[in-house]
Amino acid sequence: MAMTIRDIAREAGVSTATVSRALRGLPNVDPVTRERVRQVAERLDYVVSPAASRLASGRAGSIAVITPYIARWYFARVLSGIESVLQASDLDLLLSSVGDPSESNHLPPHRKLRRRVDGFLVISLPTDTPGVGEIFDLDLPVVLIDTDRPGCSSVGIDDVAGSRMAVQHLVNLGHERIGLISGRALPSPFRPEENRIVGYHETLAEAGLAIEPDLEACGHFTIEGGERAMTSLLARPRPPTAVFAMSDEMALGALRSLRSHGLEPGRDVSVVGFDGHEMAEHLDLTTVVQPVEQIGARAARALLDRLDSPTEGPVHVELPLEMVVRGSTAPRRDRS
Amino acid sequence: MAMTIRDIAREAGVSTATVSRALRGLPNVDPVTRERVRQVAERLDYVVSPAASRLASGRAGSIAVITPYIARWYFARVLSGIESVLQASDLDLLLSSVGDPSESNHLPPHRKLRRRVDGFLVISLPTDTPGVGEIFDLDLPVVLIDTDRPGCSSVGIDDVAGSRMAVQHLVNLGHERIGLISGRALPSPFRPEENRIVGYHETLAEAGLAIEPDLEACGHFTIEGGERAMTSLLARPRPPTAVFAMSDEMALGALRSLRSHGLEPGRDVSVVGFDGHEMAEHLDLTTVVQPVEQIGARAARALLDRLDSPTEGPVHVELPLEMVVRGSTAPRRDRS
DNA sequence: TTGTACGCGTTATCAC
DNA sequence: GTGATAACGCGTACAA
Repeated sequence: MAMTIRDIAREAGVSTATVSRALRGLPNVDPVTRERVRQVAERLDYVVSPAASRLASGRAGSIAVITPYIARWYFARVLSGIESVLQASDLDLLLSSVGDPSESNHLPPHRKLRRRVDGFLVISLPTDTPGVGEIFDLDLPVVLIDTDRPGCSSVGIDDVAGSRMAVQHLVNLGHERIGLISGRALPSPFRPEENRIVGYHETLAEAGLAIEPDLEACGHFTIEGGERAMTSLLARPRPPTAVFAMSDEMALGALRSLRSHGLEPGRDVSVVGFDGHEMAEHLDLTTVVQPVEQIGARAARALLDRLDSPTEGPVHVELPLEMVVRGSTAPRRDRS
Repeated sequence: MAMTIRDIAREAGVSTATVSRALRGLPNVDPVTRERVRQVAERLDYVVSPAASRLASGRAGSIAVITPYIARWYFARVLSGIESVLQASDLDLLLSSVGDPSESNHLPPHRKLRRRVDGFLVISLPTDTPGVGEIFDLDLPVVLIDTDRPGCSSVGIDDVAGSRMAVQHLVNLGHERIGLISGRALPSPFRPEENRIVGYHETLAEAGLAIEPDLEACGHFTIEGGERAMTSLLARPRPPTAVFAMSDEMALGALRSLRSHGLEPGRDVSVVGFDGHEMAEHLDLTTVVQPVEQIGARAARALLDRLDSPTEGPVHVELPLEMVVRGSTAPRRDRS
């Protein structure tokens, strides 16, 4: 039924070895022979059997992307960036989502991927997550996104710096009671979450402002979580006049909470987000923009490089952040 | 280095054939033998070589998901639904995004996937898209999402009905000039787009309302596109008092346009969206909710069923829609 | 119920 | 530059 390399060899009047070399662009093939083989393969609509090729070569021909989520804004975008790079390579992209490591539905990716990939791209997951830690025992190249580990390549942003930009902006506007909407109660399994909290605390401290647990609330990275968090902050004895939300989605929830309390974002309470969600632009949210798709693309490229030249050492890429100031932040005014 | 089936056979004191049968759960294996083999495999940390297994069995062990986009709200969610089902199977999920078929960056998936998958899941793409049409020549099971084709399984919603729900709602509220924010100028490559337009036209006609090109604008399925479309509609000689946007993201853009013109959604101009985006809830947008993740999950399940029993005929799944009425729609009031 | 032996379609190592 | 040919690791008739 399907063509085999022997069919091509026979038809082109050469050996299977030559067909293999010619089609893969290996050296030591007469240009004329190579072209003839190419023509025949084309004419007979031949494509190599990946299974046979992989068995013989020992390479899996695929890389795995391991992510906690697929549909969430950030992860979908990183994935898209990864795919855009892998598309042009000859590797298959195997997708595996494992859920939040702190949730009960979390399931380890490790077993399913054994012997079927040449490398891993891990998004956000801590390296000691069950099922993820074992990946490093496989002796395959791994590129980490949003976290790092000795001897392992990594791509990400400077979360501490980004968080500092956001909070410093509020400080500069004269705010003295600056709240935080974080993801969950510490310790978080996710590195960016911890680092953004660090940036928040550091900046407050340097500005001579007190760090009060009463200024912090958890928003679980969702819109409604952010809304609840803001509502909770507003209900406290001495509510903040400004808030840094660790993600745009939580910040958008916070905006909504403000409005439903008759408060206007910016004028009454300033809000800064983090991400660069499209919705931020349309809801006039000040935010720290990270180049999400690029994060994925750079990580994928780093992995490809590593597969091409396995002797190279690990690479660490840090992508730049940009603060976009919009109407949700304004100088502090005492509320009447 | 890595264990082979022979190592297990030797260690368990049986033949490789028995190991193969035992590990795959085939019948005609003594329970005691099977258990012993399992133990040995477990102890030696053995996993079959997918390449060898695939070569010998002729099965590719993977399915491909072909989608125009990865990061967009709808597609990311469908993909997530697909992955949740495939996760539990023993098939690999190969991801391939091809871009909008009407854009120049579109690239055909066909070649890259030859011989490496057992079936296809195609999201939204028209079956005559370059590179997609050829898939059907491969004689592999295909499940189509958001479109259909004779002899091929499909999963989706009734876009005409959904569109009718939305527009009828506006008619019932007394609106007579009902605008449409569509994706692009017809003909569209996407079936849902065409069907939603049909539903819009049909409902208008049945209500005895005129169909005016002047009431329609393109929003390209993005927030800002929706905003521009609404702005354009407002600038026309006789602007609509209500608008049906074919996606929530476009509807959200429309809301923003209204506000920036000093108009209040609902009170001044009613807006209905389509999708069930989280943001719709938080911006009080009336919308037609579709079960997006379920669409992906059902499609994946349909494909798995088809792989299990290839003799079964095609299946057609139509998932239910739900209209959620919120504050963005209200009875028509003549503007002062 | 179990074992033997061949075939799956390449790649890679030699010789030539 | 090219051709034989031995792996690669498993599935599966067929025989026992």
